[in-house]
Amino acid sequence: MATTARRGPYFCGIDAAMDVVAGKWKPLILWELRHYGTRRFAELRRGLPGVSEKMLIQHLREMEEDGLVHREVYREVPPKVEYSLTEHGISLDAALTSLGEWGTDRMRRIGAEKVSVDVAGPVR
Amino acid sequence: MATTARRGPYFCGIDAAMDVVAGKWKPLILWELRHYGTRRFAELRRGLPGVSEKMLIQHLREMEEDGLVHREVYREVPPKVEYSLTEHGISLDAALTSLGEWGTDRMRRIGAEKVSVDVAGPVR
DNA sequence: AGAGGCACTTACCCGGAAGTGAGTACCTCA
DNA sequence: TGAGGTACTCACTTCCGGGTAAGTGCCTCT
Repeated sequence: MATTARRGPYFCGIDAAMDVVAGKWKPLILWELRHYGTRRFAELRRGLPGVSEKMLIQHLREMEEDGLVHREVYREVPPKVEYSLTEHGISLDAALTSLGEWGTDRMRRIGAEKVSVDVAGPVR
Repeated sequence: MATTARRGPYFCGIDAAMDVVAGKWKPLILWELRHYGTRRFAELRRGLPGVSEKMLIQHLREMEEDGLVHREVYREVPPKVEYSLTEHGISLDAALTSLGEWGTDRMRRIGAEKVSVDVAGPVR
């Protein structure tokens, strides 16, 4: 499969955690799911401006495999799939908050631009 | 140059922090420097089994550029360069501890192997 | 004299992560 | 009727992080 291991061996815990969040969109997916509780595929796609469908699916599948997200399929007429965080996903998100704060500080320090993630308008 | 931006724009703080620790050896370098306070190039090389000199230098240069490590050159007869963490490097390392704990938990959960970082033996 | 340590630099190559774009089966709404 | 939404899959390409290997200038040890 396209699923590349993510099973170590690792040097330390940070390694093991980084392996699981490595991927351009994974922290954002975590943030979205944490923020909204549960989201559908198309909602996530709209929430992550610039993500390709292929990448989004691939990341979601890997995160499901890693036990971070839960995937609930509703066999309805317009197909409906809901994604949410598992217990492990929630604790990972919590473990990331201090890193997030450090990053926010850094953005302020270097005066980095922030991508606007507003619900409405297309970016650029 | 080989230095690839690392200046955003970012979606959020986690992005900004991940950008700076992205790189196979950066968390380990952080750990080494944090643990020993100050380390020479060859000491780091020996401490990170499997790292190539090119990668080690490249990572150190980027981390210096990002204000995480301090590079002190002693113009002596056998050249001597000492690396240490800056204030920002120390705070980043601190922000990573909770993530490290999460990763350690995960390693226990999935029963991942741990690379032995003993001074002596070559690993496999 | 030659081996070896120190702190690098340079050139080249490879694999995998990520992007692009199209196709699918079914349904709803204007 | 056809445009668009839903949740995908598949094939192809590009890019770049990381590995390999060699060279450099200077010194010390045997």
